[in-house]
Amino acid sequence: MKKPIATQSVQDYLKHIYELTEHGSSASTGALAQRLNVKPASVTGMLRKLAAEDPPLVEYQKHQGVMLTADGRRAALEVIRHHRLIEAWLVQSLGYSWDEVHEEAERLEHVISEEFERRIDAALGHPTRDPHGEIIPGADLSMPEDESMPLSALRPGRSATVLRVLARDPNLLRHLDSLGLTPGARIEALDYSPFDNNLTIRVGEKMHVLGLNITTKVFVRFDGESHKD
Amino acid sequence: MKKPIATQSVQDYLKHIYELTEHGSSASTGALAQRLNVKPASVTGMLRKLAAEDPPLVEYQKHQGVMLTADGRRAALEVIRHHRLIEAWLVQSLGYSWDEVHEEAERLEHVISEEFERRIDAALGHPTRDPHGEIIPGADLSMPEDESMPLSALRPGRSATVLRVLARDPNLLRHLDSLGLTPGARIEALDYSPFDNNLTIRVGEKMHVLGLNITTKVFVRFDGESHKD
DNA sequence: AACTTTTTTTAGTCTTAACTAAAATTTGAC
DNA sequence: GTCAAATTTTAGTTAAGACTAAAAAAAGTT
Repeated sequence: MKKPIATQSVQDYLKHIYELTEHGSSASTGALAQRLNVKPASVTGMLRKLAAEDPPLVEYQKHQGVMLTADGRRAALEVIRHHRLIEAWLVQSLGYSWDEVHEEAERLEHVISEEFERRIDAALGHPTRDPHGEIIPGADLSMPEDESMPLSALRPGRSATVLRVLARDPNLLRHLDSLGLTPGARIEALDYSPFDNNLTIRVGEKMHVLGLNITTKVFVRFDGESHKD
Repeated sequence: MKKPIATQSVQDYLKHIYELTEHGSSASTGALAQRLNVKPASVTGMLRKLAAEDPPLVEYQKHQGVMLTADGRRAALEVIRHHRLIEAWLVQSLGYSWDEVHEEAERLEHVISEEFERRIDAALGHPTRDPHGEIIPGADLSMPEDESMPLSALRPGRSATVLRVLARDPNLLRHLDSLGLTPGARIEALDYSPFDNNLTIRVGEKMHVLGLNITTKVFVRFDGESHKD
């Protein structure tokens, strides 16, 4: 198993391809360009390069979108492991709040050594989730199945536990924090309005009415679901 | 409230637009053409016509796909109510099996009178679901929220009740029947394999391993969910 | 059966997204 | 700082999907 030294750009491409394709479908050139803040032509060029690597990191047919190969997926998970470990470390060891860590981690993830990765992993006690509740891939780059469901699927009468939030915007993260919607929070669905998709929930003593903007970004485990560990 | 007499073609267009757009997104010209077995150019022509009706039945911006207006939605639900009532009537009154009714209903739905609709509705005791478990819109064309979740979302340790199956292919329907996966069936998830998305379930005494082909077409209510009526 | 209206198809055009190649910029190595 | 390699942009081309208009076919009417 060789260790190809990917550049920061390549790492970013692989990471974003992973995030766009983790649930099956392939990623379009345009969608990638938007996420990476580059022009579509740049994406096409990079995809051709990644597909021509030995071994190939992506599977790419022009006009048909892109998917990661097994090798590409491993490389992406290595970057994601760095990112999430760093976020956990910034919060737990340096007192950052969860809305301040993304940008910092975005730069550090590409430059830390394997040794540094092992040190912070050990210092944190081998955490399995980052501050947003996202699963941290294992040192062997294994990625457990994500069992969470969007809050938008919770119906009145059922309760659930927040597992993770899918958000990077600091303003949104602070807002979620003020609502008490952080990993581990226990919530109960009280009412649902089909017309506008608003969900009324209780968190602790407080009640909130949430729109799709939030209910599709907070992921929970329904009460009664089995779970390992 | 006037009663516009829509042709069979118009009814079919509206029905398929409803089915493609009921979960929010808009329907593309190509997707509609495929479902209706016509060329894309025919779809474009019909969409222009439907958008020019008074009142307009669809909202249509060229190259941007199509959605139903409130009037178009009502017209679509009228057809769907006919279709599903007829299916229920064929099964309960004429001894058809659930894999034989779709084609017949497809032709009858356009030609029955309002009086005929009321008669079979009354004869069946105002049913709320058709033989596949699909919700039958009310006489007032109200459509209750569908609370079902795909079987693919059920995880080991949880049990559920089959609410509906999304299938018209007679072979698939007979297969589901042989597995015991019909509306009302109680099932329990025993095992899940993330790698290939296979779900092992128990139905009565029998165990089955199901792939995505089936788990995305069978819709259930998880045990413990609240529900009206 | 002839006529009218509706719907579909054919053939060619346009729009959007994606692609290629060349030039410019950025990054990394010495 | 200079050179080489990697990446991005610009500008122009191509591909896929969707559109228009005219003609053909199908359905409905008298």
